[in-house]
Amino acid sequence: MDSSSTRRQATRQKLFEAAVTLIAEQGFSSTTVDEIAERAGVAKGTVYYNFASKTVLFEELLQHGIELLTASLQTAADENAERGGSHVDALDAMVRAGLDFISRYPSLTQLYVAELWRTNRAWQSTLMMVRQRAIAVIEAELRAGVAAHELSEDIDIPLTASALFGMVLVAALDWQSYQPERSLEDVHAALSRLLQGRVGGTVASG
Amino acid sequence: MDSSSTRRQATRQKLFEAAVTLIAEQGFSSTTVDEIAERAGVAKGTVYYNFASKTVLFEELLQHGIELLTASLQTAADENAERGGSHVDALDAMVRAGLDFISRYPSLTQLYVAELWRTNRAWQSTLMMVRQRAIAVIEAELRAGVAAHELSEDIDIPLTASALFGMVLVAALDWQSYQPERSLEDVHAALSRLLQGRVGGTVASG
DNA sequence: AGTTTTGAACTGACTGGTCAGTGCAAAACC
DNA sequence: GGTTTTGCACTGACCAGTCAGTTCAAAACT
Repeated sequence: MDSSSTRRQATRQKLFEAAVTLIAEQGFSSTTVDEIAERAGVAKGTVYYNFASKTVLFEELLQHGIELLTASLQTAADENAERGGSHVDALDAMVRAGLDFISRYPSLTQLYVAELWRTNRAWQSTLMMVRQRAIAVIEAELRAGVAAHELSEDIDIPLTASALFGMVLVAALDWQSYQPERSLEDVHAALSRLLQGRVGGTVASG
Repeated sequence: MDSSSTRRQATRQKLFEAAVTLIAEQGFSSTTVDEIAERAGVAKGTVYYNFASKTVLFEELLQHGIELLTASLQTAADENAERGGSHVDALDAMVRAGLDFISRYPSLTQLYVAELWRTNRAWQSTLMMVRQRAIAVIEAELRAGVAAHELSEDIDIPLTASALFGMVLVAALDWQSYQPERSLEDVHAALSRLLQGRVGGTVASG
């Protein structure tokens, strides 16, 4: 039982890996099940033995992605707490965790972005969950920061959270696509500066 | 040709409008030519009389989008120059122009985002052009701001530019999708605050 | 021990439907 | 009178999903 489900598990993993790259590159509809099967080194029938349909395969792939992201953010939060860091530090740590995640799973990220604002899709609710989880963590940290007087009371929590989310997302994707030679540290430093108001902030000497 | 093309122009416009919404909702491959024709209130043959293929229709649609965005940003830049605003003001004006654009053409934006980081697509170069134009304007303003000592010398121009771009993009799309009741002013104010370092920076007097 | 049975996992040829693109004569337009 | 649009039938490629058949390791049996 256990040994045979291990085999199945391995097959599903191969299919996920094949699907994520192909769909990130070509989109859901232009990726064929035959392609996925071929890339995974498996017969087409196996895809349908393991997943009810192409759509279900994709939905489960997205779900699987949530686990990874959640784990990633959770780890970052825990580690910052252990260090006894401030709330701004926590935001910074989350930026870094986000960058880490995106550089580890670029295809997955790319695929989320491509689908995230589409309407009328079967998997829309799944996607909203992902976004909601990420945004909620940021919002919580912003709220805590305001409560601790580390951050201005005037900020609009939800809008700021989604702006920060977007900042990391787009900067990271651009980094991967157009300046892959830059180090993660460079990108992180640039975003940190922006986050901490050292770009358009109080530098001006009048 | 040009003189007698009024009717044709109108048909093409209708097709663009039909295509942009459908493709934003469903993606390129799952949108059929029949659907586009029907939504535009036009016969299928007309689509092929006006465009060589479905792909060409889409590419020309993207090109058309560039014109709109460029005009939008240009206007914002010109108006800020007329007012004699600072470079930070210019960035702020561009944020606003970006938000205006996105709220005027949400489908177009959505569609760009969905395709922007995909690799191996026929229209990738077209998309890179759009991105490049938008980013270049931001970068130029950042550089000018640094030169005028309005902005810190330490900032990483390309990374900061793409982070700002992403900030506006994602905040605007989230606004449209999840909080459409908010006013453009709210969104603009939140982004301004972030841009001017009044979120995580030293808390300035309001 | 060796032999047989079982069943989960996998295979790949096949089917039925969908859709981009064609062809063209007639109508509508300007 | 040239340009543009219409309507519709048609083709051929492509593709999601099916299903009868194969594989093989472990269990059951002798």
